[in-house]
Amino acid sequence: MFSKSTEYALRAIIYLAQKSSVDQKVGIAELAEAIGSPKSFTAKILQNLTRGNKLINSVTGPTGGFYLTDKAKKQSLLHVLSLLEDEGIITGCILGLKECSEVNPCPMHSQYKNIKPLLLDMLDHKTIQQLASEMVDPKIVIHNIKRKGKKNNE
Amino acid sequence: MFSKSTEYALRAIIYLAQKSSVDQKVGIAELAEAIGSPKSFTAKILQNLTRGNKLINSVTGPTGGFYLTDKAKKQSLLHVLSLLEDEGIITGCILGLKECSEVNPCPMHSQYKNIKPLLLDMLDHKTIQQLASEMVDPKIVIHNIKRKGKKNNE
DNA sequence: ATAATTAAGGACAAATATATCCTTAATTAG
DNA sequence: CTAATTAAGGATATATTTGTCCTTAATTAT
Repeated sequence: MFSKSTEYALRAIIYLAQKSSVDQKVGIAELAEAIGSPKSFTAKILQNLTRGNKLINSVTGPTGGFYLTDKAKKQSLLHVLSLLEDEGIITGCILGLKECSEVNPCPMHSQYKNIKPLLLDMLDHKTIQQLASEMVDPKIVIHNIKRKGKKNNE
Repeated sequence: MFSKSTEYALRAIIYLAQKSSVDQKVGIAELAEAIGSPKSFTAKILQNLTRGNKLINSVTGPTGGFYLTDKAKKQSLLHVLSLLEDEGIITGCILGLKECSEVNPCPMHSQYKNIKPLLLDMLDHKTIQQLASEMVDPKIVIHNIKRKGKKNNE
């Protein structure tokens, strides 16, 4: 459905929504461990979200790390996807046609067009803050099960 | 949503459902041209569907080519996906967790689980024959717009 | 100031997906 | 039987994604 990069980004942001604030920053080591992603690769992904568009904030040095502002926590996953330029689910055609539309639909178009708005709603109608808050229920998880005797990270 | 390989496979099969039969085979050149896919790459993909599992039939030599039996035409796209081992949409977790389930759901699980059956239904409740037959309407297309002055194929 | 800590960033490496090319084998028409 | 045609299949090439490593810059605490 999504690329690894996107999956890591979404997991990271939900985790940051839960654990971070301007005076409670989260380091990349803790973050990558928590969501079960490769550390350096995740760092790269976060960089893309700290620079230009500023969804994520970061501070270097001791007590530094990544955090989300309250404003950022109010965004939806769909908004994050737009920053990641990974909105193919919403904009794309099931069969991969570039020009699939109401005017020239592919054979699946009439079916998929009914599902797109539901996907869009799923991704848009909750803030990442709300998703994060669901994790007060301890059975809800954001990390992959760690392999016994082996670090998930690098 | 799907890989290029899967997209080409689905388009090819829908095209074959429309144009081919045991005494009306379609060559790889015509097929690739029709669906706008790279010829040799598409040939490889079809090979995987002609061998072990036999969704697609093929015959070498003059008047040879690829074709679908009536039985094959009655399969659904979901069945094709299972042959291609690309069912992640149905089996996977939005956030990429391996162990996401009712017992240990990710924060998106409760939302996505409502959409999965709809995707499944979309992919399963029409045969490829039925999809192909929609193409009697000439506005329904299965190919990408060809780039001016440039072959889409190799 | 200095040392310690942390993200930023560039370069590189590995893995996977996509694509091409060429030879071989099978089949058919003549 | 021979020549032509077509898919099969192996080898290789290219592109993209994913992942790692190392140095630099920024910040903080002492």
